[in-house]
Amino acid sequence: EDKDPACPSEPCPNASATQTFDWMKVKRNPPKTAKVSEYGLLGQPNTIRTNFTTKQLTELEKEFHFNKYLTRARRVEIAATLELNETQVKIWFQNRRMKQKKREKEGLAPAAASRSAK
Amino acid sequence: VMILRSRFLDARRKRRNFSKQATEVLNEYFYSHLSNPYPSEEAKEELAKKGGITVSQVSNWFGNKRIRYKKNMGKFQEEANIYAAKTAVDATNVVAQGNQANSPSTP
DNA sequence: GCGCTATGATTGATCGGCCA
DNA sequence: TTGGCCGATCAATCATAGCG
Repeated sequence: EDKDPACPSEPCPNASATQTFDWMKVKRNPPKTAKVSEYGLLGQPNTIRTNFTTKQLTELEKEFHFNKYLTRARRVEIAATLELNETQVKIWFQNRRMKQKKREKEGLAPAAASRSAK
Repeated sequence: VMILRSRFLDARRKRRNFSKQATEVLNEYFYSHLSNPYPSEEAKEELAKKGGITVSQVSNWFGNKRIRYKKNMGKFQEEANIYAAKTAVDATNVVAQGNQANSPSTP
């Protein structure tokens, strides 16, 4: 498991076989979004991607337009209101800011291209 | 939960497969840098220009390519051989070898 | 037309680096 | 030392394109 040769249990008949590089073994730790406490029964800690509801997204979006950055107090408030972790709210804002930046960048590139293009 | 996907707002998701040219350029880079298929921002810009797509699309392409490649390496062997032969430059020993002063890419 | 795979885009969350 | 942010990436999923 720690090592995975491209050709397990046998020498490759063909030397052209592609090898396995480190990036191919990269594994991300599962999300720690779990907060099972409420279910005495272990059930299934949500170790998976959370799906925000339309309502939550609407509120987050509204807040974002009001403020691109959150204060600790505001974050706690929103997290409580939307029933999310503070971390989830924090991450959402970070991702939202990146998305915003990306859009601005894409929105200007075409203009610059047509303008500078001779 | 149905989550009633905003099917209308996802209209921009109307994707268009990339041109043969773009796919060619992307695959050439990917397989000629298989040991480390992580193009720099500058490299992405060049690939985007050559392929006639945006930098974001280049990033998306590499992201999808890397994940899907490692998920099922066998499925890409054939493709790998095709592009491996097409491009002589191999970055395999670039890391293993302490080579110096001959980096083709921009610093 | 139908079903299945290939593929581009989206996004919640992780990783490493930087900084106050 | 600690926590938030940035930039890049991961990984799962969505929805469509393409092919038999």
